[in-house]
Amino acid sequence: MQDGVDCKDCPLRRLEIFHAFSPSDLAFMREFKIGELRVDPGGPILVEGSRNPQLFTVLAGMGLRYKTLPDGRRQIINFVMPGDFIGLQAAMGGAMGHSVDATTPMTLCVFRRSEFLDVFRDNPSRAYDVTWRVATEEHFLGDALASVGQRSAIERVAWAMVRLHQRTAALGLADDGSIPFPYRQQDLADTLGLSLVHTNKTLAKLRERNLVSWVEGRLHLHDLDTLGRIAVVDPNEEPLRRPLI
Amino acid sequence: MQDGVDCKDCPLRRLEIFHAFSPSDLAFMREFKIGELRVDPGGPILVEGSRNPQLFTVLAGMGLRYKTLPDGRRQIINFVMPGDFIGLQAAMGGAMGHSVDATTPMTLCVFRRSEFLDVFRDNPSRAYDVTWRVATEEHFLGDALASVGQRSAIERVAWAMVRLHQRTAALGLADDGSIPFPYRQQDLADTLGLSLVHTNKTLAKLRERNLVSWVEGRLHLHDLDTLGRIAVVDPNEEPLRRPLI
DNA sequence: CGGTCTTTTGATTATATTCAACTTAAGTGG
DNA sequence: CCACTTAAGTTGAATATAATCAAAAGACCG
Repeated sequence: MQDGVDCKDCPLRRLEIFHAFSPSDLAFMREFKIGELRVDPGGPILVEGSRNPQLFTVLAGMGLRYKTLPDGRRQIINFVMPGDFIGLQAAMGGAMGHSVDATTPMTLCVFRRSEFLDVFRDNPSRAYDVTWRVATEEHFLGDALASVGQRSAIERVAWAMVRLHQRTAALGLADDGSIPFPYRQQDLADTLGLSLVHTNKTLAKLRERNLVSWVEGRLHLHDLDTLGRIAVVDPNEEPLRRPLI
Repeated sequence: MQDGVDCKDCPLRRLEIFHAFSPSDLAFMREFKIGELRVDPGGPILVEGSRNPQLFTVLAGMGLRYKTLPDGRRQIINFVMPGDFIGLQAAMGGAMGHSVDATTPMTLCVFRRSEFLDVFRDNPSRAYDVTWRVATEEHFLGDALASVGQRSAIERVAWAMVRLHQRTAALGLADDGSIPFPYRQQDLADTLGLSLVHTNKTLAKLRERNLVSWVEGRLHLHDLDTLGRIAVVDPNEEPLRRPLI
């Protein structure tokens, strides 16, 4: 470890959503982490097609993960939040399939990528965790695909809000139904496969029904049950506890 | 190994798209494989929500991987083909996030799932391969999401055909522009987030332009360049060689 | 043959996009 | 301090795209 937060003091470790670190996990992480990177809002973290094998975990801040079609259209794959692990594709020798940008100031833990392959040899349980995280991310993408493919505009917007609430609440970022949302309507539109105008009008409908309000970069969700019903999501699912990498 | 094809004779091994097996890989796979499963067309292989930790590789035949919304709408996540590795989520202790059904007679290699965790301890390079496969699948899902979210109906249909051609050609299943397509139009519709009727009319447009024909469960792609241009896909990408698991 | 499933087609309706204009809010530089 | 610019959100109107509805034609099977 060079600079930044010592893994033993990592604020993410305290969250229930993450598995407890064993002493050996902790020792490993301290060895694996080589520093921190700060990125300003709007700044790029990883770019699609690049083969720069950089591995990060988000320590603080939020961002966007997105793909761009050859003609410039953009599909947002996911919102990026603390605890997210990014850069795996490039670390495994491939080209990044998507870009990641910051939308708030972000702090990233930077890992020793040269030894990434060695993780599999030296620390099987960490390797298992990495695989688990990727499999879980794949699961989420399947869910997102089902949304964009099958849900109507209002269902999609409600779905995004319910999911965002689940994620931010697990990170302790939700205050009484209010969650951080440092994005533009265009970002939400590109997430859900809707036009900007239609996204705006759909948000207005939810606002008129007193289900959500959006002020100063935070979303206030006034009636999660109703949102969940609109979104056609199974209300019984709870966020999975997961390994922190 | 109990019955079925001995891994050393596995027909998939001969394909260029898959990495060569080292003798130790081969020994490992022979140990890891415990048998084969045959499934009839229409039969279920894995069901969403189940926690039955079964691990398979597709040896022959094709199928569908899909999610179902609580109200019954269906989103197809991907077409399943020989060499595909399925059941990982359940093998890692989670619930399946999707179902898998056969659409042709299928033969699956069944793996010793009880020892899946041990793979990470005993065979790091296989573990790495598993992770690589999942990361690649995630990459594909991002691509699919971008299609459903950003492309028009005709672009989506063309996109599906180009991708299908890439996949089947890599498996040696494409004959002179003709590829197996053991699905219904409803399946294509549920893949692309379109209604059945609109999918049918969009296919008719491509047929009228002499770009595709669809007879007896095979798609004939008469002009891949034009299809690629319609699909807005980067023509320079080639399928990645990948580990066989 | 009758029945079921799939594909096809036309007509109608709904949903979402595009276009265009206007409002705020937040810089920037004279 | 104030014009000027730029980015983001909002709104209405026109248009396009896709969904829905309905019916018929093939295909396949017992």
